[in-house]
Amino acid sequence: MDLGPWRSFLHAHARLARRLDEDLRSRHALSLQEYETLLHLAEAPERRLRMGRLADSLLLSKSGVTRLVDRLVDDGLVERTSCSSDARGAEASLTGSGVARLRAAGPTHLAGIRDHFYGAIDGDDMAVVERAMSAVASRLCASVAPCDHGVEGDPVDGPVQSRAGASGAGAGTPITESTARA
Amino acid sequence: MDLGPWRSFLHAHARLARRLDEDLRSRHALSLQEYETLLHLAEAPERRLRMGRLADSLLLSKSGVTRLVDRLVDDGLVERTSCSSDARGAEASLTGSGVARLRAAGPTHLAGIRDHFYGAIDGDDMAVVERAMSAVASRLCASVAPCDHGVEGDPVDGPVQSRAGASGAGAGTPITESTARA
DNA sequence: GGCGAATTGTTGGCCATGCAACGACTCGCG
DNA sequence: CGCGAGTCGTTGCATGGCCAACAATTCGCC
Repeated sequence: MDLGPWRSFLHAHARLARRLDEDLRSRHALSLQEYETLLHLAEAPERRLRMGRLADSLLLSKSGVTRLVDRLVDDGLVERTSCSSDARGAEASLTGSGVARLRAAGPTHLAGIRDHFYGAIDGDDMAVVERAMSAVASRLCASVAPCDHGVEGDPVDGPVQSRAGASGAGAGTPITESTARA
Repeated sequence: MDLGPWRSFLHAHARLARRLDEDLRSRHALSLQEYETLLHLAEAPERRLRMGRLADSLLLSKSGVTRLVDRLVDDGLVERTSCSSDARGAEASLTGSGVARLRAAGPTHLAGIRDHFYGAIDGDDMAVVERAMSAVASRLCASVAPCDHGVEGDPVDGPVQSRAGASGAGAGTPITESTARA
């Protein structure tokens, strides 16, 4: 068994994750995990999600999410509200500052991904990479648990830009994609 | 920018790393990081490495390595010796038990990689994946620091099997590769 | 030879995370 | 209705990592 592909996979991930995290931290005071959280919330309908759902999509434990949301609440980027339909549940919902922060950080993050991931991989290879990675992920999902969160084909796309300036953000530009075309 | 490939890459890594770590922990009382450490030591000449070198190759901070090695020393898998040529330096060297433990855990780990990584990716795609991942890693190396540890083409291959049973292991089978053919 | 700068590894303090135990709540069955 | 099983999120504790500060040592330059 030639471990070359495996080792480069590990290496690529380690360096990339570290780099993206650093950039986000130094320029926007957000960890990669925090950024991802804001992003998932932004993409959710009503910009709010149940804690458990968030844990699933972030691939994080429930307690991890509890504390992550704690931090975001302290920073004023997220609000914790109790769920109307289930009194056990809690929801995290993006605040206006959260939207603003995410929109500010987006270009940095996307630029990083573009430069270091898309920029390094030959365009013709991209489809193969996606196929391979999806296969790895879904095989593992299958072998462990139901796992239905979408690596691809997520139905949600967030009514984000419809009224993004709800409490602190500027005009109505979308949060995700589109920004980092520099 | 289509984030599909990027998201599946993240997802694949997260699930895979978690799975391999769990398997190693439950079956051999080793974290993935500890396993990697033993492996790097086993591949090094004399089965010993300077702390800093180890930190580089594990993509870990110096203090992280100090404590990781502490744990391995407590478990008797590694010995800490002072460096003969530089009195500032410390070296970690694999003990007999370390060799034995690594050899015991190898098949589990390799089987995991084979099942979940190689098994999921089409053989024809493997070369592309490797090319893509190497490109990502090396571009990041270039943009940040010299970074000369080999994603590919590492010259060391460890005189491991020559006298592997030095203090606690069985006969002379090699530690790396070859084992998990089940 | 000797002093200042650089390098090496360790330590203390902190942060992020997982697991197990828990309390609060919901649901279904009697 | 009322109770037991299941679900949801939080909390205590342990783990493992990083950064900054530090001590020990080496190296370069005078």
